[in-house]
Amino acid sequence: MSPRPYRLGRRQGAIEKTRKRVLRAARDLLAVRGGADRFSIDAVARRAGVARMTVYHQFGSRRGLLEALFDSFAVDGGLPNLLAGAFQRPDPHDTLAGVILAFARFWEAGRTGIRRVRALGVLDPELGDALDARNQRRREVVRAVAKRLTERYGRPAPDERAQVEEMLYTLTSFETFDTLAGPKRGLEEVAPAILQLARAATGLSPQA
Amino acid sequence: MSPRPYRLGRRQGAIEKTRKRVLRAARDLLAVRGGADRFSIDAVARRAGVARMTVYHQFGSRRGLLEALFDSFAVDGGLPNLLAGAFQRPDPHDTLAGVILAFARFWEAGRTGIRRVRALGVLDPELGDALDARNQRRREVVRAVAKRLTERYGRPAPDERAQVEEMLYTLTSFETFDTLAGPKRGLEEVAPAILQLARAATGLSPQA
DNA sequence: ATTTATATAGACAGTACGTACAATTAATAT
DNA sequence: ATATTAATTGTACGTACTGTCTATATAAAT
Repeated sequence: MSPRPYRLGRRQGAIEKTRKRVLRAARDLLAVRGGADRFSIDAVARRAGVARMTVYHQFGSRRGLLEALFDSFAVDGGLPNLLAGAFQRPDPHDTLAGVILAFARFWEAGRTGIRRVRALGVLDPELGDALDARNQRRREVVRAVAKRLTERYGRPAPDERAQVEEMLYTLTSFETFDTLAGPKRGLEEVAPAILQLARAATGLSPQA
Repeated sequence: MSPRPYRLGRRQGAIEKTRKRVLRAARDLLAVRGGADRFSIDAVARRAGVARMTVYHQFGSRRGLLEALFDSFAVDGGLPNLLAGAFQRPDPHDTLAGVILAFARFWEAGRTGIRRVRALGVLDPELGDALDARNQRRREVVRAVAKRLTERYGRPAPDERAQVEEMLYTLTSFETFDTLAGPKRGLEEVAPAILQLARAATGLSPQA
């Protein structure tokens, strides 16, 4: 009756491989124009060379697949390293610039896919909640930046830090990046623009 | 063989009435949480008390219905009047403030619905194109504002006007408003913030 | 050799879109 | 008054997708 213990061992590697193949297929499918329409479990599975049931087996549902896809953007973007580097800078303004650049890199790398997954999140509230939860990490990053900035340059307004945090949260969002970039501009133009907006909006500058 | 002439006459009123009932139902359906999922032609028709075929008859397709819905937001928002008022102000900065406020009112009035229709536009490229075409009006408005601003306060940089236009186009977008507003803030807080960002980003101020 | 878990294949119910065709109804033209 | 036109409706069909269920094959772990 009691199940015999079973560790996946070598099988783990094979599982990871199929998961990655599926995620890659999902990513490619979502990247082409009109791909979001054709984004069915069936299409993803076919493109990955895998049975439809395997996708359900690995990701549970369409939603689960999309969540995993979103996470894969984060992993591939190397976001944690970039952020860690930014927080090693002693000057809060350098940290701010580094954080903005890090997120900009992240957004740009997966731009089309992220835009579509987020659109799906707008339509499916449960997926939206799942994506929002992932945004909490960004919230915490931004909170830390706001803390550094206001400790160094802030005036004794009680809620200043919260306001700075809120503004930075907005400015580092995917939507801000995506909108600013539009159809033509890239990272090199957008990141400085966001930084400029952040400095202007927070009103905290070295010479203040 | 040649068809007898036929004017709709009194029937036009009845047609408008059904169209409005359908659009109203579509709007209501899209407004509730998770409504975008249940947004089927069938559901809209049922809620409007109309046959499914009538919706197809009047709007052609799901896409046509969504385009008409988006347009109905614009009509109900009274956007043209607000914009006309803004352009009557002699000072370009008052015009800028008025335009930003006008769009903010517009976005806020239909916020949830607009967000979802736009999300659908991200997924369906043809709907997206149709919505982008409607954004062209905003582009022209913003271009006129940029013209006034740079003529009055601009420096002799050749592409300054285009840059100002681009930035204002971004800042007056729905995405900017929606992101800045987040789950808590409303018009009264967001419009001034956008104005502040616009002034900071364009670098054009009365005392410059 | 046996057990376990992954991968696969096929079938099913439920839902939706878009189209086709016919029938009904009410206003318009003659 | 009669014929015509267009809106509205009802029904049915083909296609496609989701999610679930069941059974089987395969390969690794015990």
